[in-house]
Amino acid sequence: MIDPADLAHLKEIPFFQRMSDSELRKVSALARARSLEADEFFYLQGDPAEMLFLLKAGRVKLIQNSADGQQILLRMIGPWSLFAVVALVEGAVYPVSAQAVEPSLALYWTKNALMELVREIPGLALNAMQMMSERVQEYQDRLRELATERVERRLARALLRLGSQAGKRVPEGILIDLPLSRQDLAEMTGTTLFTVSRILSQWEAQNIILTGREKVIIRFPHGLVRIAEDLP
Amino acid sequence: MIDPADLAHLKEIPFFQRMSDSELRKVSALARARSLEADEFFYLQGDPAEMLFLLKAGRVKLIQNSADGQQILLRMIGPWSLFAVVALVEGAVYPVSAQAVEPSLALYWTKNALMELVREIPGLALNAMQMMSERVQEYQDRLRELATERVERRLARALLRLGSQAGKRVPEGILIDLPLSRQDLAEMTGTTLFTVSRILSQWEAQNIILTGREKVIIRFPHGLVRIAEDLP
DNA sequence: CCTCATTCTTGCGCTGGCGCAATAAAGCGC
DNA sequence: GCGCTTTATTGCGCCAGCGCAAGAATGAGG
Repeated sequence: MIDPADLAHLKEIPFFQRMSDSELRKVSALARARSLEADEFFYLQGDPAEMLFLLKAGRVKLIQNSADGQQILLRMIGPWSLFAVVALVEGAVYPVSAQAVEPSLALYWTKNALMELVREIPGLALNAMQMMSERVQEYQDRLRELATERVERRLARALLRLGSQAGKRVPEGILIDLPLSRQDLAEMTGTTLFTVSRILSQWEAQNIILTGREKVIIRFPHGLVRIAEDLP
Repeated sequence: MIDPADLAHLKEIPFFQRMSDSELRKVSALARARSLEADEFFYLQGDPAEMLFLLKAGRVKLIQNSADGQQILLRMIGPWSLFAVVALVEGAVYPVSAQAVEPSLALYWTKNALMELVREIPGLALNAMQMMSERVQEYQDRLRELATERVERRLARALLRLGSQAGKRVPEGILIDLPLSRQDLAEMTGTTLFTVSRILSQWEAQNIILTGREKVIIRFPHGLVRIAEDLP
């Protein structure tokens, strides 16, 4: 189900680290593929966590909703990133929803396949643990940032992170290569689209960035770094 | 190193779930103990993560610091809770500091012991993953709360959580049984000690709680629930 | 090319919460 | 019991950021 060219990619992913070729073949034999149009969901928050996904192409938003309809954007997934690692846990439900923001293609493994893999590949559970532990640390950092820093800093950091994950060199600078509305940025940084719009306008006036409809181009990363690090 | 009476406790802990008696004996044979006075640290943020702890008695704060000295209080650990699960991950450093808030006694396993246990007890890595995945979910929830809810709600929720973790029935209501300053509450909810003090004073006037120096007693949990749930 | 929906901008008023400072209360050590 | 340190309270001024509303820009689809 995975074409051989993909195997090389698989080897780069932390989750599949330190696996023999025969183990990797086993992994790829059990994979299935699913493709989604923009705005469709791979899964919804609260669904039983029955599949682990590996994005091959496209972009996916991980969104968390509260009971009263508020939502935040926890993470943007790009190609060759794994998501829904929680599917490895017995009886879990997805804690977030995963929505394609552009046409996307993902490989996935079902719960049954995963249980088989975990049984036969001893290192897999440890690799998964490592991924989760990185996630825990990231969220701890973000909690501290959200609790102690102002919007400008958080927004600067968010743009820098997006730039390094989804940045694409264009003549004017680094384009964040995904449809990214002010509302999205607000939900990533814990503020409102109005505040995001105001701050971006200000940065545009200072020539740090260049904006458009659902588009941000970073002209001078240093400018953002200075704001993110709270330098003079 | 673990006295037999403790074995019963061990069996209740998710991390040691589904283990045979011989496996549990193995676990307890490799445990060591460490006791700390109030305010001492089990470990500091940034130290190589070389031990996994199980608190037997006392209370421990998990604190995260930023480069510029800001800090937040991520979690209060009580007896028979495991902390520093990150020690299971290759090459990790502690992402937080762990400070005893009262005289405390903990069992611990060194990196070597853990590697031996993981090798010999197949389910251990899966159990650890489960713990981490719960942690990830908790932090995702808290990120959303911090991003979208006001201080009052977050504070009410924090008190309710503390009440259920460390609550002790006293004549006047439920005492949160640990030294808990306004500053601590501020660091848990992402606000300032001034705001916490003002809100607690207000709640005290409404007879929802009863406060003292480093002390909170919940008189009418329902009052807090109403605030936490944002009801009329 | 025109329409229409969506996204973005910006002015305005407002307020939740911050931060300081002064004071009070509580507990600890001797 | 008396200082002294630590913790908590509260008044006051202030401002970062919110939220609405009106209008402008953008792009998609016929």
